[in-house]
Amino acid sequence: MATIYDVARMARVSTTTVSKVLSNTPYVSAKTRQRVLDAMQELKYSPSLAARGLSSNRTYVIGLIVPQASDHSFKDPFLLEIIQGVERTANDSGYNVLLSMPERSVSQNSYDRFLHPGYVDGIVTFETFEGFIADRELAEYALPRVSIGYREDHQEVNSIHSDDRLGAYEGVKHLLELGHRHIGVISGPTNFIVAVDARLQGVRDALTEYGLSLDMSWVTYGDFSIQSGYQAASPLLAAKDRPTALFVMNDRMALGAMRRASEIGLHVPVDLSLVGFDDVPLAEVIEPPLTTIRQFPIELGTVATQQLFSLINNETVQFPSVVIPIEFVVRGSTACPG
Amino acid sequence: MATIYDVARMARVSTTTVSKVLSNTPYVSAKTRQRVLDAMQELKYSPSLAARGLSSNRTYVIGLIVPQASDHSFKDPFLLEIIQGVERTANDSGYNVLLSMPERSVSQNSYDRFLHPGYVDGIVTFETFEGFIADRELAEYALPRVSIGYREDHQEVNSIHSDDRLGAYEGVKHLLELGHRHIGVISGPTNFIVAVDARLQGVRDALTEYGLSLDMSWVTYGDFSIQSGYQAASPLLAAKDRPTALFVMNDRMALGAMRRASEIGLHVPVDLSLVGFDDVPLAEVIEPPLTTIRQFPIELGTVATQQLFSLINNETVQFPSVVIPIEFVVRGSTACPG
DNA sequence: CTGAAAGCGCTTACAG
DNA sequence: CTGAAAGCGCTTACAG
Repeated sequence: MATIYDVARMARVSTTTVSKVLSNTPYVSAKTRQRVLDAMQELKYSPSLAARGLSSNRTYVIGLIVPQASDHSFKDPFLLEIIQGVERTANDSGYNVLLSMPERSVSQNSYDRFLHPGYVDGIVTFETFEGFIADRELAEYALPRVSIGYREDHQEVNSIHSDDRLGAYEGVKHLLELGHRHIGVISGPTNFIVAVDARLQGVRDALTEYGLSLDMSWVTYGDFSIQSGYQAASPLLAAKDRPTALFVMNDRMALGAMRRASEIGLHVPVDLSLVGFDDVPLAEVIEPPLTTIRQFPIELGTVATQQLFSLINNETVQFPSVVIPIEFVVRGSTACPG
Repeated sequence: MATIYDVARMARVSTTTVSKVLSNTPYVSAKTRQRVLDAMQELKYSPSLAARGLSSNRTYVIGLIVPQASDHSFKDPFLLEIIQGVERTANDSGYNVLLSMPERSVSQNSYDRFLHPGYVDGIVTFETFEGFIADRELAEYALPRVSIGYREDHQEVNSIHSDDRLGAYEGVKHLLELGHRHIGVISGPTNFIVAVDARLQGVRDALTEYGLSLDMSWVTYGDFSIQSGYQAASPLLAAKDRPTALFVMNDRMALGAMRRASEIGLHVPVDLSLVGFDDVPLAEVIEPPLTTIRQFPIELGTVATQQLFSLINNETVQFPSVVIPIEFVVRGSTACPG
């Protein structure tokens, strides 16, 4: 492999000069620059990031930490799209992405390596379960960092999330407009930082507009898996005065609920309206197609990464939390009650 | 951040000695080793990988290249599980994973950076579409590499894949045993290296055992998306002597086919038997639950990474291609014809 | 079992 | 606009 010395020799300049054209410094004459460029091409030179990282304290690598958590929750395509967004954006800026998917049960050692200065220039974390990512330890290293999802401390800085409150609000308002007054909720786990609180708030906001309040005995909980949706739907649908509609905090649980409904002879949407969240590809293919709130995970990843770069480049030290719009998608799983 | 010098000073030894305990060299006295260990802990020392990489030509990073290809094909949880397998295995060996998800349309520049020696110690590639990963350029750098999926050149070295032939064979044999003689096939795209050829061969093998041969006019093609399964099923199900069973090369297309069947009034499995491939989480939740061939993507990632480490450590130069068993799962979407 | 010293391939003040 | 030289934090023969 060619080194900077080889390039310097061939272009008849010093390594300092090569380094300067490498970093696009303006103070290099056009002809010198061209000679260096030619030599680099000729030699198929590409700089050693290890050497560069060692001397400049810049690695051109960012870390991406996505908790692996339970098998169920994270087979979601959602996560893959976030990763895609981060990866693509990083590449566009000449950065590489180091991926860590720590398991929940394991100590945070799996991403300790990331934290060493000179190893990554910053990190994007996907916040999910409370207490999962060791904020304190991360803070200690003062690495630039942005979170996708809500910060544990609800600190509204350097984090990106979907407009979960609005999504839930629109979903429930839609049900109310259709005439539903008995609305049940299948929630995600309460220790799941991503969105659960915000969505519950959205539900309350919509109900309040109609002079109603949220009856917590009509809220059941799942872990975002299809199975858990099935289970969480059972008690709700078995009640004597069962809800005529269900707001479910992700599409996969909504599928489980739909399955349960059909099992006990309830037809969606005639006997039961169903609103999901996420808009996974399957949502529009099932029968009936699911009314749901679309999120934009690629954009979450993209924006998070862009913000990280502005932190890294000291363009800003912190920024207010960014909210990515959602889109309410009406399909066939909702209708007037009865 | 503490450096190796700080540790050396505190432990009253040379940096050479610190380096030796770092690499677990046996020739260090127990008490010296302990002093060094104590100092490292006291100082919260963790070695700079950049420096280590520069001097040793070992980076403790492996590259993982997974083509992004079409949006449809790769929202599969399958891909995420492969990544998980690679990541976990790498971490267990103290390695980090650099992820690249090049887009198909873009030149291979996005992973060029990987190829620089001293940047990664080896790479795992996920082979999908023909010609997508520039083998020649990779070969030039002579980086240790293992492929998940089939190599373009069908070279049976340093690659890992599921037993696709056997999976297809079992699926079709199951249909034959049930009495089906008119069996259609919904195939993946033919330029998709992963498995399509092998699965087609499995179909032929099963048919041959029953004295039948594959009628290519009963083979249609999709791109692994739900929608494409729906479309590919249409002509097959519209034929006057329509097949009584369909072998579909992934579950998502099988879902699309199921949707199409129900649309034109065919009941699964009474009027049409359906066999999928992959066993995605949804397969057992839909109605009827899908008979399918389970793959083990985490294991694909795990084994690939283990093999890569044995290449990196020069334990072997190449190994014969490894085949990961599949598991045939009979559920409710298959029955006797008529 | 331990250490002095060179070297990995860059970048960065600094001088000219 | 260009270059000599120090330094980033490790590892690795080599000597003892």
